[in-house]
Amino acid sequence: MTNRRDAVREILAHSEGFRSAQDIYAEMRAHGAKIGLTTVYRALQALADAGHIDVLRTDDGESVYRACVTGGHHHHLVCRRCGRTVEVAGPAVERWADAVGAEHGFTAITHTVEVFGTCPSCSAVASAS
Amino acid sequence: MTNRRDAVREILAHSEGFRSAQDIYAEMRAHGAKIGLTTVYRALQALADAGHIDVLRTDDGESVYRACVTGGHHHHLVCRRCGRTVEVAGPAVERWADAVGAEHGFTAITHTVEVFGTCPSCSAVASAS
DNA sequence: ACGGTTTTGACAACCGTTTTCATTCTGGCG
DNA sequence: CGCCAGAATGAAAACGGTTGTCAAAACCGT
Repeated sequence: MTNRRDAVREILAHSEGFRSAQDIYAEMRAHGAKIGLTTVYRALQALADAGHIDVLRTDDGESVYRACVTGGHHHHLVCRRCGRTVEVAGPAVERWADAVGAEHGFTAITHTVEVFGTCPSCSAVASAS
Repeated sequence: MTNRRDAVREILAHSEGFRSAQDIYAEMRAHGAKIGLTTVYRALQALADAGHIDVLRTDDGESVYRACVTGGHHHHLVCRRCGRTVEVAGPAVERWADAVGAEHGFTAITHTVEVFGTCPSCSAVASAS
């Protein structure tokens, strides 16, 4: 079993940035794979539950997924133009978040951090045009 | 035009944490206001465009809105149980985000940071039960 | 090969959001 | 005051992504 699941993981593995479910579905179809949208969603959920991939929501409400190289906790630096993603560690942020939470008496602190920017090649293109 | 817009802003003003559009709509209706869901959405969008309120997406895809006291850039510390929200400034994070972006050659850096935790009163309740 | 279980995928249901469009309000002008 | 143009409103329909349904297909140990 899990052929489909591995197929989905494959796609994510060789992708640079975040991919949407429908995006992945489209690619698999284009590749000739016989798979249903439902199964893609299920595979994605399973992978996310297993902690093998990251999930987050776009500003327009779409879920996007990414296979993370790093095992542990980390954040992303995402190019807002081409979607290229760099994984970054942020000890300073972790500490800050905990400190800020503690300062207000909050416990069990977690946090989400996403950094957006325009990557070198994209800013080159932008300034050239 | 004492817009419904102002009415919506009112609701947000006296709310502690983030409210969803439908939530606000329900409250206005309960309050006896004759207003349509459409108008609530439009008011919310207008306020967001004008920069008077914050918008962000829940993990389950709902948009939530909040009237921000502070004018400038800031982040939120949100109680994951009761939704109480504290606005926090994080110079350290701003600097970190910019630095991390610059380090990878990214320009026009922006970032989103949300800190979640259990607030003092809620953790009291939790441990009491 | 054979039942029982799991996985699959076409399709419909869902849900929050957005658009459409006819109606209502508003404010200026003759 | 009456009228019209433009903006605002809201009910209902459309939309898009996601999730549920359920029958058919694949898989498994026997």
